[in-house]
Amino acid sequence: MPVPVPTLQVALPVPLPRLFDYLPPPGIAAAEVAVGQRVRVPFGSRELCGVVLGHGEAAPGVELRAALALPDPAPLLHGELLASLRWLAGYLHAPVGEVLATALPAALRRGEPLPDTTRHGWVLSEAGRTALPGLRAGKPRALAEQLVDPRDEDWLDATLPGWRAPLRRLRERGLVARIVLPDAPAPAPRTAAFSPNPEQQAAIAAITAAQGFTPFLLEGVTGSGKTEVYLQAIAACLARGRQALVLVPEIGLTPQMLARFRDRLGVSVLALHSGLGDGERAAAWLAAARGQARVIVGTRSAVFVPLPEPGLVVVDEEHDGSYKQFDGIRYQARDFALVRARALGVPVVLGSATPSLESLHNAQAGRYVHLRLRQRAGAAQPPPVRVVDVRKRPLQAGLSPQALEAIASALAAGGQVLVFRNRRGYAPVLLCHDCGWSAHCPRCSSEERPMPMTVHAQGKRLQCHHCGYRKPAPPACPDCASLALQPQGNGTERIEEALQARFADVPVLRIDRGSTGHRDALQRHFDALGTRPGILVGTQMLAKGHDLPNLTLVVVVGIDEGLFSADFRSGEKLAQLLVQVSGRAGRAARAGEVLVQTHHPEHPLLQTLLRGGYPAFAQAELALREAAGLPPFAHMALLRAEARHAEPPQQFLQAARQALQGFALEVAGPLPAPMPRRAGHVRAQLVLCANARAPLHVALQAVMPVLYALPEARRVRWSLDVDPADLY
DNA sequence: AGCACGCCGACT
DNA sequence: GTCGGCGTGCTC
Repeated sequence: MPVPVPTLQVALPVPLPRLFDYLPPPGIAAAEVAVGQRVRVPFGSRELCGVVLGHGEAAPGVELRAALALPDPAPLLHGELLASLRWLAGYLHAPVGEVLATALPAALRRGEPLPDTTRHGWVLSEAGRTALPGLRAGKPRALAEQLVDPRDEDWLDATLPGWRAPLRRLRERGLVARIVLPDAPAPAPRTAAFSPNPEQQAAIAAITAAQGFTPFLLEGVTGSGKTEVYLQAIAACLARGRQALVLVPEIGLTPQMLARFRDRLGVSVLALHSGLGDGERAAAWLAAARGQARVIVGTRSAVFVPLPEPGLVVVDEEHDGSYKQFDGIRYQARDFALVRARALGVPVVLGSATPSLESLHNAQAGRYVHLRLRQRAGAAQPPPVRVVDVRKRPLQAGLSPQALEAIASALAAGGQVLVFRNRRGYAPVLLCHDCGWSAHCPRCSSEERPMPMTVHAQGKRLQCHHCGYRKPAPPACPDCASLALQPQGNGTERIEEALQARFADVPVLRIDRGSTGHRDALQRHFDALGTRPGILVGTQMLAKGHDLPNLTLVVVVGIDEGLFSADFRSGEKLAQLLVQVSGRAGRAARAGEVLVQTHHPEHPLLQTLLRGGYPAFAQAELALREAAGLPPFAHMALLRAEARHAEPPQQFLQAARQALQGFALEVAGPLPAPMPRRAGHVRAQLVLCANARAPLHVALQAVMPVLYALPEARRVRWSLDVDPADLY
């Protein structure tokens, strides 16, 4: 009588919506393997690292392969995090193996052994103590003086940047020793010299008094001191012996911001961002899992850190688009932070000066506690906003005479100017003035929809902003051989050039992807400028970031695309951008001013924003969304497909549409994606829209297995995006 | 997603 | 005569 064989059900990082059954590794019983443990398995001709998600039994006679090894003695994923990730896989209708792989740091996902998370510090050796009085003044001496007491490496990073070089010299002489520090540093929050205003006081009190899961929307105008509220709430959380997780947008995580947290909280703050190496990320994740890290500050993917002793979750700038992942597993970190806070039973604070309409809607529906900070710190006043009608005005590199005058007088008064333009490069199009030819990306253009290539490097180079393809600009028109090739329109490069020519006596700095590699470079730009009069020209990157106390004028150029874009969220994005950008001028000691150039000064979005500010805009926009049946009053999903040829995506989406018939949702498409061709691939999509979450979910639940099984699915790359950020 | 297998073009 | 293009199919 054959007996069923115990097996392990393993989630693997492959885009297949199922688990794989394995025999336990040789010499180990299936029952000894815990759910959540990593496991190395043979898979086809390769070897993968997966996560055990269950136990099963193989029918007698079924041939199964055996797992190879268990890298860890105990589960890496368990409890709340594992449960939340399984929930996320269900919500996104994504393979659980891929979700788990996305959540784990790369090194752990690949199956590498757990890194060491021992905290190290340095202290003077006996020889060092003896030698200290005789050391010459200089960096090594300054460091040695600090190392009379043991100092941990985080503390040194925060207090003595660049300490590693002098340390090497001390170590070569045997004057210092590396020591192992005890696990969790005793939190010693510094009593900060901070006196909250009544609104801040109320917000802090509400958050710290919250018992269990309580979502807060902290709506605070620029400069109202949201960060102080976070810091006080985190300090209270630390004092209760709990961990705090803080999510920040990609460009929000600056060394200055971390230093402020470290300084004010008096504990080491663990930073998780894209600049870390794989090993560092894994160590940071594990330090959180082991409870060593008490405050974790990170970008989108930090939402996946384990929190064994949770106390508080903060999502700063919750409206920011960088919380949505755009490839692979398309999760929304802000939304997942809420899910985790609920499961963890802790308060969660969503902070923004310009909350997303989703969050405002939730607050108005009573699902979030709405906290408001209306007062600006100090005497700072919100800057007046002036709309400049540029119709029939002569423009110089897109700048109106009024803008140029305002810039001149701001500079003359010793102030700094920020010119904001949402287009990189020199000019968006290269046009032949004689025959009308223009440069298009060969990989992204189609017959129906040519995609212009952006002119870069003062007209010498062409670049496609969608696929990255580059080539030198032709010397003459390829169609008619005319030399009358003209860059059309204005990007940041050309604006920079024009401003440099016009204001030759002040520095003009361009800040965009392309001129500015990463956040440290951005800070270096700001530092280089100091408080001297000067001009910053740039894109989105300038909307946030560091205080420019001497900034007195902000000029916003070229918003008209945003007023009339096809995407239903473009108005919200534009309003948020205008408010955020304007906020940068109001921090000056002296009054600032904001100039918005447009061909549509009467546009309702601008008028509402000017008259009633962001809250009025948000109310109006919510009413429009409700009338149009759009999020947050509807729930959407996007089914995308792409292939080298046009037919397979059409056929697949057509079949998907068939499969979706009979469910309570609206289906639009197959539509060509707004970028129908990209990098040589043809893309199309199906838009699914339901008036509630449940019917959408029910339909997808039923239809996803059908989609995987469609013969048409094999000829395309397809993906589902639940709650798409935009319809592109 | 990888990776292997399999059937048609330009090269040592 | 082969190397290699990517279409197709499979992974416990």
